[in-house]
Amino acid sequence: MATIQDVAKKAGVSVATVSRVLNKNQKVTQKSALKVERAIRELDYHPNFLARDLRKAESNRILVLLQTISNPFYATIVRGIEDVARRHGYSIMLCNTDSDLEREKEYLTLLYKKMVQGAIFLDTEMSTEQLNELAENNSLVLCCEYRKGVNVPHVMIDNYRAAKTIVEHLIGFGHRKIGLICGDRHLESTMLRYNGYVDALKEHGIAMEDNFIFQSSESSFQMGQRAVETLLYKSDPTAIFSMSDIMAIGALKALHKKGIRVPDEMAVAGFDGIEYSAVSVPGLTTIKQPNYEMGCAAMELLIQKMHNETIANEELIFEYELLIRESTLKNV
Amino acid sequence: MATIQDVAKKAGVSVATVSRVLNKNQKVTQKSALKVERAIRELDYHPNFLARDLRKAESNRILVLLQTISNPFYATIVRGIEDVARRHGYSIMLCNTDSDLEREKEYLTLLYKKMVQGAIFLDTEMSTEQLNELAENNSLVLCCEYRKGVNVPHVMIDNYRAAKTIVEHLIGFGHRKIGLICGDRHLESTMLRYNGYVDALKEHGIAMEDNFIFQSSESSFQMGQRAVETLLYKSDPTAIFSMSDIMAIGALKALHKKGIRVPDEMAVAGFDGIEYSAVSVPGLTTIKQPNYEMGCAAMELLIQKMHNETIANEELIFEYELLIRESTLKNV
DNA sequence: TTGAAAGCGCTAACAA
DNA sequence: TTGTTAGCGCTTTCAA
Repeated sequence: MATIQDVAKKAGVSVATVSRVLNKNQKVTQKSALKVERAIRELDYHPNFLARDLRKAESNRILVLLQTISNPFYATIVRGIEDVARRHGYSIMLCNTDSDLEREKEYLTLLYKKMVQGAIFLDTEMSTEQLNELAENNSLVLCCEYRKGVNVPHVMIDNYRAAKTIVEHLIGFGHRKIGLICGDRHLESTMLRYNGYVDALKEHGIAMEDNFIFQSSESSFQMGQRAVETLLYKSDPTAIFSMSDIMAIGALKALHKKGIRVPDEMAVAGFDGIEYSAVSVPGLTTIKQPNYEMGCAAMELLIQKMHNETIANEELIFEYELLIRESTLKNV
Repeated sequence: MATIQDVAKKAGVSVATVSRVLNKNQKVTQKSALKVERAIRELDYHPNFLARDLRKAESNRILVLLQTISNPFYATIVRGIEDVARRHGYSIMLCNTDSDLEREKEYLTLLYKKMVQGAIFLDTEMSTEQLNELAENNSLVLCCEYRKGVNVPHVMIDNYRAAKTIVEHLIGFGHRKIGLICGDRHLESTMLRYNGYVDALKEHGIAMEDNFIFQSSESSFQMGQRAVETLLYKSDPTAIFSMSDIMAIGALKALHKKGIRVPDEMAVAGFDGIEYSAVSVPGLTTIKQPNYEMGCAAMELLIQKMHNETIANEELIFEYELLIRESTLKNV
């Protein structure tokens, strides 16, 4: 494996000159440059980035923490993060935390170990205090999942308003018995959506009943299916609002198995706007979050943070979209 | 940021002793060890891994190349890779290549740059020659996507036999006009599945017709939908075999839109066994690949390779499973 | 514009 | 068992 020394020798210049050619930031005569470039080609030389990063005390690498890449909601966000990262010469390390605090912390040691320069959280198990402490010495950004009191730049939609919007959409079709498939209550987004649901009901004079709520901290097809079993057992909704598309799709499946027609006998609405919501049978009404754009914005915030630039707005709120599909469109 | 020097000073020992404590591989008196550990705690010291990796000429990091994490088929494989990697002290860098050769090569420079010690390909755009050349100086493993003539350890199922199995399943239900949604023909797995389809027909005395084949190099819901449009336009199949679940699910959607009942008017079979296939409406008959186990095996192979151990078997063939669900079960 | 040399933080060979 | 020291491959300061 050729080193910068080998290149210098072969080109008949000093290592400093080779380094200058490599980094294209200082004056080098064209003649030297050509000699160096030729030597690089002939030796098939590649700089050792461990050495470079050590010397420059930077890594151009960032950490992206998410619960699991299996969740299609994250895939598009990551795509956005990655595109911006690449454009700025950063590469990303994607890490599944499995919602395990220990695992999350293990990955975060990469910050101290200088393997990465910053981190984007798509979700986190850490407490507000832990996050704030970590943020003191490190560049962090939260994407889609913010918690009040956390002093970290973040990107998100107005979860409260979005949930209210979609529940009002259901109410607009005459539904007054609306079941809720509720997500992990440790997540602020869940609580905001919950409040949106509650307030929509309240403002339309509908009493809220616990029987109409199914709670699951894990968002999976299975839980969506179980939600339907439970909700139908303990109540008699005519519509269901699920806080994630994944669970909504599980619900559609369970309803189909039971022979309950959607939307005629039961309307179903989701949240997130994953790709699959467009091809489920029936198509799923949902709130589309602008994942890609949010991912891009998160990475841009992180770059500013890592460069110690002042961030004009630490809270970026994106617009969502209500996608109306067959799952709520009753044939009147 | 504390360094090993600071710890040595604080503990009143040499940096070598600190290093020994850190790496727990050499004799250190308990007394020294305690002093060092205390200093580490007090200074909140974390070793700089850039320095360590440079010095040891190793990184304990590997590259995982895939087309896109959006593809749920990959998610489970990655989980397997990651679990084994973690167990052995490796971390992984997940990279979306977008099936772009340039992008793939860019990531692969991380091997030369010494940022990673090995790579697992879930797919690749490189030629056989390019792969073989890269394999000369680097530790590589292919997972699920192997090409004849490539001199690299690999893990896969018997794609030929699996495709034949599922097509015979369709034939068993009396289908003789079986449409094919064919994947990217640059992939060996596609060609093997194609041969399985062809031979199944042949052995049952069914003539193969090009009209019954839809070709797409991109596996997406959209393409699955378009496949149905096209196949129904130019032929009259009673069953469709899709080489990926993703496209099969798109096909289910298109059939539903057209009011064609599955499986009564059209049977549909997929391939891969992604989670969605269990909750689509109707449930999708498919070939389940043991993704998680294959991911684990791929990582284990890579570790052996990186440790220069001799690999007993460079080709690991895993068993698949035919999952029979509603999409092919005609109500006789 | 160039080169010599220091040093990033660590590990490991060698000597004590 | 411990300490001294060279050196991993690079960038950058300083002097020429």
